[in-house]
Order: sequence, then structure tokens, then C-alpha cells
Amino acid sequence: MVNKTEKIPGKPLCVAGFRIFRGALVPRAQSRVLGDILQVIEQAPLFSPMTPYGRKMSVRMTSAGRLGWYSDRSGYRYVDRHPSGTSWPSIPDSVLEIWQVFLPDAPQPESCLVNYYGEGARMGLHQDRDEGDFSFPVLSVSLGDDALFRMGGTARRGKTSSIWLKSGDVVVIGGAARLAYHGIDRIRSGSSSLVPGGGRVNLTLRVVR
DNA sequence: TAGTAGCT
DNA sequence: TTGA
Repeated sequence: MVNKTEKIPGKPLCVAGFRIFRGALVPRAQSRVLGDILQVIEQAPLFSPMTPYGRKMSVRMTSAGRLGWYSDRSGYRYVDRHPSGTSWPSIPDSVLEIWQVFLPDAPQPESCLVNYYGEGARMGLHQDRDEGDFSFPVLSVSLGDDALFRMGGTARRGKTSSIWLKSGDVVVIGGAARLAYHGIDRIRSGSSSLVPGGGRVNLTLRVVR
């Protein structure tokens, strides 16, 4: 069991409306969540989607929950099946607990996107706008290697700023930041030993509707 | 531990 | 362009 106090740090660091909770999960909580996510990956193996422009994404991903994020030549969307045809595994309780602590007044998340960043993986600047409802924040959990997180505004060409996210950090992307551009520029390979085989696992929890 | 960016 |  993860202690609630373990997940509540001091004041969040706020960058461009992104609320960053440094060290929200203590190492023991990180291990528990990662263990649960490795089980999700066993049931629903990681895959690298194709962008609508025909490029293979460097990030490998899968999902848990009713809906999972997917991309191919037809575009970005949420689907109710893994590419293998099976339903997505349910979202682990350890993960739902984090949502509950940070967003007690929000409905339960319907999607937990699991992104795995190996050495050299990146994710370009983008908006999370494939959901049908933007009323609720997106919650991100970082596990494993450090990642250079880039944040902008709602305009594609606006100013951006970056911060290194570390294992155990939680980012709440809501309010003014809900439709703000963001991405991962670089992974500091080998900076954490949490993930077996190395790399970074990022979880993004969302109300999709 | 280039870069807590930015341009095309 | 969830990319280079």
C-alpha cells in the first residue's frame, strides 16, 4: 500500500500552466507501479504506431483501461482494442490511486497510455486533443530514466521552455495547459536503474469520453 | 549528463 | 507532423 503522504510533495513547480510535482512517488511506490505496468505490458505488448504521415514513432506504447490511444495512416484516435484484437487490460489500482490523490474531484480515467522510451526515443511537440472532453486534466507519471520535457502554449509557434523530468515526478496538465503543446526532446539513457533493461516509462491518465 | 531552444 |  502506498501512503498518501508519500505522494503529496510540497508545492508544485508551475511552468506554463503545467503543474510539476517533483518526487511525488517515493522509490517504493515507483517500484510497485512499475511492477503493475510490466504486467500490463505482458498482456498487451508494446508496439510502435505509425504516424498519419507514415513515420514509425520511436516511442513504443500500449494502454490500459477502456480506451487506448492509437495512430496509423487514418489518424490519431482512441480505440477499444490492442492491435492484436484483445481488450486493453484494466488500469492497475496502484495507478488509479495516484489519480485519486491528485484529482479527487474528477471522474475515473478511462485511459492509461503507457509510453516506453528507449535510448534515442523522442516525442515531438504536440497537443493532447484526441479526447472528446477537455474538462479534466491529463495526469502524467514518470518512471525510470530522466527526460527533457518541453512545454509551450496553445499556439504551435509559441515560446517553449524545458525541464528535466525524473522518476517519480507527476505532471498535472490541466486548465490553461490542457491544450498546450508539449513533447519529449531527449532521454538521459542510464540515469535510472528502475526499469529492467533501462529506459523510461511514462503513464498518461485521461478522461476521454 | 551540452544546451530548462528554436527554425524550417 | 506524437518528425527530422
